[in-house]
Amino acid sequence: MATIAQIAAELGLSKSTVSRALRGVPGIAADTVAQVTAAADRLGYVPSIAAAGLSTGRNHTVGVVVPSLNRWFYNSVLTGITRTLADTAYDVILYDLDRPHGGGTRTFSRALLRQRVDAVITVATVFSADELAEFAHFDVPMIAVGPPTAGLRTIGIDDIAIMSAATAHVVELGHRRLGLLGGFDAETPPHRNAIDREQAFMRTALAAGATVDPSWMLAGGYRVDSAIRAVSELFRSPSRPTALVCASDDMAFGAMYALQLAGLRVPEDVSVVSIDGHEYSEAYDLTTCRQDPEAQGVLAARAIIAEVEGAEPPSSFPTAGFELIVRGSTAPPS
Amino acid sequence: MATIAQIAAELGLSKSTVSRALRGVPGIAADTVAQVTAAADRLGYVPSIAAAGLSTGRNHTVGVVVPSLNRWFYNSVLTGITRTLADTAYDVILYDLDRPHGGGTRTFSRALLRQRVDAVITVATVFSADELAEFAHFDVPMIAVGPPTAGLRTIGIDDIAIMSAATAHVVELGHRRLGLLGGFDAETPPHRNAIDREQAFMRTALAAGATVDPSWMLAGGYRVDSAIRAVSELFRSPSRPTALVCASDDMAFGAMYALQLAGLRVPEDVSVVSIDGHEYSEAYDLTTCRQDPEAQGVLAARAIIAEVEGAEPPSSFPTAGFELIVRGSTAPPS
DNA sequence: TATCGTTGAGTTAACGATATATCGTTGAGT
DNA sequence: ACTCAACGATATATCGTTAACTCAACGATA
Repeated sequence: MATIAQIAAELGLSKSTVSRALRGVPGIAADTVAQVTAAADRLGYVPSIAAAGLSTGRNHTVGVVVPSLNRWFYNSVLTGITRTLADTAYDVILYDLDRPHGGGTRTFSRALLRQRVDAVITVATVFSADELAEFAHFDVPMIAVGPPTAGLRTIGIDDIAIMSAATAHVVELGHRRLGLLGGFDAETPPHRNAIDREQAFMRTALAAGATVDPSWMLAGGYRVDSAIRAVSELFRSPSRPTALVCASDDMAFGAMYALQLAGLRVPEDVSVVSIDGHEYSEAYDLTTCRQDPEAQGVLAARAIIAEVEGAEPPSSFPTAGFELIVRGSTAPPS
Repeated sequence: MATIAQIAAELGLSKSTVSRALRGVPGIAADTVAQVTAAADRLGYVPSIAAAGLSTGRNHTVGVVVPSLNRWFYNSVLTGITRTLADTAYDVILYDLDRPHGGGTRTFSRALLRQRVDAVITVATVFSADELAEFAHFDVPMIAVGPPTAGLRTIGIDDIAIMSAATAHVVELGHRRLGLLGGFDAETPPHRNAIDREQAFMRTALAAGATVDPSWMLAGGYRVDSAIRAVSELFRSPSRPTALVCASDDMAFGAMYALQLAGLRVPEDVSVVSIDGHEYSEAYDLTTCRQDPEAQGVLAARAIIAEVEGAEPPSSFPTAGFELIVRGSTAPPS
């Protein structure tokens, strides 16, 4: 618990000299700097971020808001952020919105954000109009990873485009009976991207003259277990699609398991295509449109740090890309 | 950006009176308190944690160290911690050790931990002897969630007991040809719990007079994809176990998929039993020994906060429990 | 009436760093 | 010989809050 004052006393220097030497501010003799750093090392000096923050107004923290931690996408973005920030002087303060009984108060507006963090990155978080209005008063930079939202600068993929590409793939293979395993949840209101992906699916399917029975539109809630249940139920019925388009790889994994369980073979009986590029998708031999959420996290982290350090903030970011990876889970209908 | 001084000036009071009124320190007239809180509300006052921290030495943050974010166990513990801390005045600073190319420098000892956080919770992190030695010098309380480690207070299950219970279950069903899908990783050195679970498996199996062919000991690395690959390979061979014991539910999910793919039925051809109690295990109809990592996180968070607030620190914690949930993935051998 | 404890509030000094303004030396330029 | 800039370092005020004292007023008690 050595302070800058102790180092100064030890060396017969003033506090300011020590402070500037440690920060690498120009205008200090090289050997003085060497002495100071040596003394700091010897005394085990660790700067007090609280004290520095009080003086500079910088806390050297970035607040990251996630809807929950147990979804691959949120997770991957967060990993990208932590990895990027680990190489900087900034720490991550984690705000997990996941609450047992359907959402807590989510007042990250008042006590949470102001004064505590230098910047905020939100991940796929849906905001109310009130919340968005509050954000306008924030004096800290903010970037949202996720679908485009009015009033926010966002980083993310084009949900319409990626789902259109996934659907187009099975259409081009010749499938005309298409099912959708969507991100809807029976309980909670649908997210923007779940809606976008459904619309893109419908539009692409109908444009190709495909059949989409309403009973083939499944609510998977971006969860493996819901996917298993929904797909198991659907394929008990005699009226079945020949291809299943999934809004996430996680749901596709559940779907493929449920199909095997029902005695149906992938892709001979049912083709499965999906969105994400999950690290497990290769082992499942799953055809998927790969996006890179970790890269989106890295991008968001870099941009927000640059902005905190005074760089000119861009007014928007280019749409993140994706890539169709064709594997063994899709084939022409038999 | 109203300060305590502005409120004081506004009301003709002193800074200390305002400070004490806001903190609820006794010795302030009730109507004075009311006036102060009203003024604070009106001016949009938000306390500066940096300034308070500088004065008190408290940062109101808890550092949480995780090996990575994309494993169910780490995730669940972290969720338990964030949920618990969300109701307190403490924030979570996240230290994710996951690095692209096999581990960064991990110097959370120096700049990372000291001065920045009031307490530390580590999740299933393996420490070197040097690191453990450094921890002794920490002046902040520390709790590790994970297997018992010398020199650390730990919260966790008994790995030996839980794996013994899982193995005993299939033994009692009559299985004598047992395979293990363990947590080993082909690349990285094995974790303590992977070793413990393997030993418990072997001991229980051999004590029951079961056969364990060395080729039935699979390295699943606690990952779904590795599990799929390992199990697919094993069951191509003519010499097969009748029951597969998995060191985690995630690996069991992969195993069940691979078994279906190989044309083998669960449990008719192969029984599968596992450890974890993952939220998806019900949909997979997987027999598993349920532990509760989220509860472990909650426990750790509560204990560490109590300690930070001055409570007497317990020298150890009771071992977390588990419970065998028998579902449809296990049956007597046919 | 003198004393005392209690209550409610104010004064003042940290906490550990940074920012601004300043100061003495030295060397170069005219 | 004199001015002036550059250099290296210092003194001091400041950031917003808390903690340790101090103090005045009041009613109760001896």
